[in-house]
Amino acid sequence: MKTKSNTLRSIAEQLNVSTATISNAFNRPDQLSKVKREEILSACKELGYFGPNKAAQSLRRGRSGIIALVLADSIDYMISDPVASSFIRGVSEIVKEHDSHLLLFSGSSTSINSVIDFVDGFICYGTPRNSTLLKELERCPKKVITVDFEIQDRASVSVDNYQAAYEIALKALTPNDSVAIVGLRITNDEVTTRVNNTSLANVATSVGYKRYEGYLKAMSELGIELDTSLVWNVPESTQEHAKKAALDILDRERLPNTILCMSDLIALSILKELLSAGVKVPEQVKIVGFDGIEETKRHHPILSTVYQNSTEKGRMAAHLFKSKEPTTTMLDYHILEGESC
Amino acid sequence: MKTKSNTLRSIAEQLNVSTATISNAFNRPDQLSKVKREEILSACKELGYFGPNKAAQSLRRGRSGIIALVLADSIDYMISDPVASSFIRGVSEIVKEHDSHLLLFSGSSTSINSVIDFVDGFICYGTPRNSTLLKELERCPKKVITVDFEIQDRASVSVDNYQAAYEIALKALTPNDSVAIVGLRITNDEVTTRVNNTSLANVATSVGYKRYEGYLKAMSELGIELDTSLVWNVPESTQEHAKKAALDILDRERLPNTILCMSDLIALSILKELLSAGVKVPEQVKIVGFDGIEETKRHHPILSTVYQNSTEKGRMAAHLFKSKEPTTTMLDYHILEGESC
DNA sequence: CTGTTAGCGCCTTCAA
DNA sequence: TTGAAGGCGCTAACAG
Repeated sequence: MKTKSNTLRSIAEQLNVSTATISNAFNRPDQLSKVKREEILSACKELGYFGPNKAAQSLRRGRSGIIALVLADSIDYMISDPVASSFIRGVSEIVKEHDSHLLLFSGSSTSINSVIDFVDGFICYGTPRNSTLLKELERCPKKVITVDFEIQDRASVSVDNYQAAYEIALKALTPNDSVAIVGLRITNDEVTTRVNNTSLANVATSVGYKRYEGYLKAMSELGIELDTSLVWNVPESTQEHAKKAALDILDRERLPNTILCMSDLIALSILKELLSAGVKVPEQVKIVGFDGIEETKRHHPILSTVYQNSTEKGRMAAHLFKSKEPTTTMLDYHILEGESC
Repeated sequence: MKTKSNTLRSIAEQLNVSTATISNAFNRPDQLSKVKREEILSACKELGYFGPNKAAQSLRRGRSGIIALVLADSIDYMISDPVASSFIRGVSEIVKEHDSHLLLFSGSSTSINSVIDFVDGFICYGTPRNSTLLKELERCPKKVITVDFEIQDRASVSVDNYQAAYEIALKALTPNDSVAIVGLRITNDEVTTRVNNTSLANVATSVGYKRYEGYLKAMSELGIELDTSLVWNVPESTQEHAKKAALDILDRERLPNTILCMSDLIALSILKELLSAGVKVPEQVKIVGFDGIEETKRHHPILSTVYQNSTEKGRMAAHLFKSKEPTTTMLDYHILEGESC
C-alpha cells in the first residue's frame, strides 16, 4: 500500500523509461510511437496516475487553461442578475468546448494580482466597480477582453447602448411628455438616490451613462427638457433597490408620464409599484425597460424594452478570448414592442 | 527599461537581502521587524513587484485558495437557475471573506482531474450528472463538501427533502384526489418524458428521488394510489422543459386535480399553461412547487411551495469547507401557503 | 532576526 | 526515439 502520490518521476522509474517519455505520452503524441504511447498511458491508468500535475505544469508553461471572469460587481450580486447569468452562460458554453475553466472574480476586489498568476487572462463584464482594477487591466501582460466598455488596445464586445437607448426613448416619447429616468449605476452611490449632474462625471465610460446620453438625445430631438429632479440612480438591478425610486416617484404631486428605466428588473419593479398604487400603465404612465429578459413576457402589461442577446455576447467574448487576433465586435439589438408604452 | 518580470529572487538581489526575507515580508510578518517589513514592502511596490508568484506558491505549498464549485449539471444550465444562483451567492459571500476564489466546474465534465491540482477542494451542489465524478470524489485526497446528497465520510449540508415533500403533499392533497407528479431529474433522460418505475432505480440518492418518496408517503397515508401514467420527468428546471409535461397533462381526457411539482419554475410553467387553457387554479387543479423562489410571489395565484434558504445553504457549505472539522448539517425549510392549493 | 539550501513536479532543450 | 539536466518561482527548515 503506497501512501505517497504518484509523480511523473516516480511513474517513469516504475516503468523504466525517462520522465520525458511519460511527459511526451501525455502532451506530445508525435514524440513517440503509437504503440509505446498506448502502453504507457494504460500503465499509468493502472498505477492510478492521471497525468502531469496541473499546478506544476502551469508554473512551468505559464498557462493554466483557467480564465478569470471579472464581473462588474460582487459575485453574490451579479450571479443573481438574469442578464449577467445569460452572459456567463454564453461564456461557459464556449469555455467548455476548449476544455478551459472559469474563475469567478469580483469587480470590487482589491487587485487582480491575487489571481493573475493562476489564469491565462481576463474577460471583463462591465466596468469593474473598483477603478484600480481598470488600471491594472490596462498594464496586464495577459490577455484581456472587455465587454460593454473599452480599454485602450484591448478587444471588446458590446452593443450600441447609446443608440439603443435613443431608439427606445424615441419610441416611448411624444413632445410635451414629462420624463423620469431611473438609471443603473450612473453614479457610484451604493443606495438609490436622486442624481445631480456633477455626480455623473466619473462614470462617463459606463454602460449606464451611454444609455443616459441616448435618452437625452431623444428628448432633445423632441424638445423635451430634462427635469433633473426626476433622475434616479439605482446601484443594483434589483426589485428592492428600484422600489425606492418607484416610491419617490409616487410621492410627487404630479407624476411624470414616462419612465425610462435602464434595466428590465428596474422597470418591472416600478411597474409593480405603480399598478399597486392604482396607476394605469401605459394610460397614465408609460414605462420602458432595457435588456429584454425572459421574465418581462410573463407580466402584464408586457414591458416594452430593448432586447440584447446576452448569451451570444458571452459566446462572442469567449471566442474573442480564444482567438489569435481578437477584434472588437458590435452586437445587434432590437426593440421589443410591448404594451407598456 | 527592463522587459523581464520581477521574481522574488531578482527583487532580493536588488534590495540586497535574501529571498527568504522578501518571502517573509509578504507571508510571515512575525519573522522580521515591522520597520524592515514596511521598508521592503514599499520598495517592492516601487519596483512593481506585487508579491510572490501564485502559481509557484501553489506548487510549493500545495494549496491555492481556489475552491471548485461542482454544479450538478453543465454550468450554462445551472447558472440561469434561480435556486442554484442563490446557492452560489451564499458560497461566494463566504469565499470572499476568506480571500479565496471560486472555480466553476460542471457536473457533466469527464473528470475532476483536470482541476484537482489547482484547487484546495470541492463543494458539490447536487449529485453530479456524470457518475464517474462521484467515484473520483470519494477517493479524492482533498477536501470535499457535498450539498443535498451524501458521500461516505464527507460532510454535507442539505434540507430534508423527503420530509418537506411529504409535508407539502399532505397540505395539498385530500383523499380521492387524482395526482400528477412532475419530477425534476428523477431519471437520467435528457428530454421531458413520462416515467416508468424501472428507470428510477439508478438515481435513488438524488434530491428528486427523495422528494418523490415524500410525495408517495403522503399519498399512501391518504389512501391515494399512484397512477404511473401521471408521472413525468423534467431534465432541467426550465419553462420550456416543463411546458411539455403541461401539454401532456392538458391532452388527457380527464385532468388530474393535483399536480405536485419538484421546482417552482416547473410549477410556474405548468400554472401558466393551465391558465392559458382556461383551467381554474386551484378550483379545478391544485398545483404546488418546491424551493420558494422570489418570482413565485409575483404571480397569481401565488404558488404554494416549500421554502428553503438556498443562500444560507451556500454560506453553510462554504463555512463547512473552511472549518477544521466540518460536520454534516441539516437546514430548515418551511411551507409557504400560497393560493394554488 | 537573517541567509542558505533543498526541493515542490514538471517541461524542454540538447546530446546520444 | 530516449535520457540527463537546468530551471519555472517559491517556501520551509535549519543554521547562524
